[in-house]
Order: sequence, then C-alpha cells, then structure tokens
Amino acid sequence: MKKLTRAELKSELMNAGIRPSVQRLAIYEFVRMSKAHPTAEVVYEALREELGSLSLTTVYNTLKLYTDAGLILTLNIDDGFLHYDGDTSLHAHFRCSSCGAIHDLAVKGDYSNWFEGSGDFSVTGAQLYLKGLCPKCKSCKN
Amino acid sequence: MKKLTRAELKSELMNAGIRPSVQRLAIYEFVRMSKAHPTAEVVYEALREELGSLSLTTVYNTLKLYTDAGLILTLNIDDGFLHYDGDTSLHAHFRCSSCGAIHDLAVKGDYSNWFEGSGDFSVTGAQLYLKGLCPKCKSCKN
DNA sequence: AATAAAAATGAAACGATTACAAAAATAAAC
DNA sequence: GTTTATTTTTGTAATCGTTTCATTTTTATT
Repeated sequence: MKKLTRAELKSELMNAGIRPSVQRLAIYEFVRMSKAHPTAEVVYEALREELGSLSLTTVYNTLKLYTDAGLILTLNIDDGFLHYDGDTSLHAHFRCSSCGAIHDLAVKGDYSNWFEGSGDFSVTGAQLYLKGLCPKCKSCKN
Repeated sequence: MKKLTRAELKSELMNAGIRPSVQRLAIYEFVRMSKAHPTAEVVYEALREELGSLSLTTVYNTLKLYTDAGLILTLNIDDGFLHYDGDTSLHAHFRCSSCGAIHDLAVKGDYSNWFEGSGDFSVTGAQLYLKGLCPKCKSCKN
C-alpha cells in the first residue's frame, strides 16, 4: 500500500461525491493512514487538538458516511466498540483477547470457494476474524 | 448433527459443571436445537410462556455462562444484536442485508492455512461471516 | 452583500446489555 | 424435618457506545 498525499485523499473523497471539509479530510486521512483500526473515540482524541475544535458526533457521522460510500470498513469485533479500517481490500483480522490489539492477516487466494454453497448468495462483503493470543501476549503467559 | 434428548442436553450441562435448573435447561435446549441464531429477546419470548415466568436477565446471564463454558457461540453480526449459536463446530455465516436471516455455511478444509502468518498467533476461535443478499431476496430485487 | 444549502456542533435520547440487591429455590447440616 | 447456607432467579436501575435532533456555523450561489 503506497503512501497517499493529502491531495490524493481529497480526490478520493470528491470522486465519491463527498465534499472535503477540513474535518472530513482530517478524519479520512487519519483512518486511511492508520493501521491500528481505531475507534471513533480514538479518532476524536487524535484530531481534536490538531483541528482546534471537533465534535464526537461529527466523527461518528463522517465515519458512517465513509462506510456507506465504501471508502472504509466498519469492523464488529467483540470488544464493545466499532472499529474503523481504511483498508477496504480483502483481508482478515486477528484480535488479541489479552491486549486487545487488532492485527491484519493477509488471505491466501480467493475466499469465494472456501464456503460450501456460497455461490447461491450474492456476496457483497465479508468479515473474517480470528481471536486468541498475539505473539507478545502468548510469551508473557508462559 | 443428530437430535439430542433432554437427558443428553442435561448431561452436557453437568459435564460442564453447570447445574441444570429448569430455566437453564430450557434455554440450552432452545439455543442448541435452533438453526435460526436467535437473539436473547427471541429466546426470552419463545420460552416465557412455556416456563410461566422468566426474566430477560436470566436469559442474558445464562447465555453468557454457556458462552464462557464453550457450549455455545456468541455471534457479532452487524445488526445491533448479539446472536447465539448452539453449533460450536467451525462454520461460517451469511447474513442477508435485506431480510436479516442468518444462514450457515460449511467451510471446506482447514481454515488455519487460509491466512498468512496466522501460525504466529495462538488461535482460540474464529468468526467468519459474509454479507449480501440471500437467494430469496436476490430474486425479489430483480 | 444577501440568500440558500451543506456541514458541524452539543445536548439529549436511545436501546441493547449489564450490575445490583432482594426474593425464591435448592442443597447441606444438624 | 426444621434450620442454615448456597445457588439461582428476578425486576429495577444503571451503563455507555452510538444516534437523533435542533441550532449554529461554515461554505457555495446569486
């Protein structure tokens, strides 16, 4: 994944028919560049200083807007928070039940033939996640 | 999956160290026998008549107890409700974004080699779900 | 500038789930 | 078989991440 400039990010928003306000661009840049799968609260805390003022409602509204436009993914992981992922390409996630960190896992090949009878359905998206202990937490438990 | 008698279900609870009260056994039987991935509310509505009295809190507590014991699965699907699955064997789910129904999908082979580098993690569970339109809703949209 | 449309804001509402304390049921002790 | 201790159920109240809503602010248009 190549690094994108602000101008390129702005273009992506405009191509999706979304007007790139200061807040919107900052939120998009943060989520798009982050690999940490942040929550709305994390986005809010990270940008409120930089922007001077920011509302948590704006963060939620904007992240929903991007999700509906297919620009980002909303992840449902079992920790009671919605997480946002700026990488919409197919990949799986691993959530460590000890430290809570979410890691990306590349998938091998095409997932469309992993499941019996999935051809009967019109699949528009997938959410694949594994849970357990990450390498770091695994070694601490021993 | 063979059909289980009440006595067998009772044994499963006791083997897990859980005392099979009337409410607990009814809840276990319902979730274990259902293929509809019910919510707590659905379990509650289905059993309150049969049991005469039942508290929604009991349903939640009991479903959590079973999940922690590994007897059932708690599913996080994007509809704002927790769903419960009495089938703990590895399988994927498909949620229809039109009618909301959740279907089971059998998986082909072993998922442990679908993901790059998953061997670095200590995997204790997986949640795989696809979304889109089910066959019935797909045809209605045309 | 004046007007109209879109976006951001903060407070209030929402609602599925959980926490809590009291009541009921079950088991254990005597 | 009554008393005591433990477990389970129950209803209400609290929680808290997320949404809704009305208002204000910003941006675009004339």
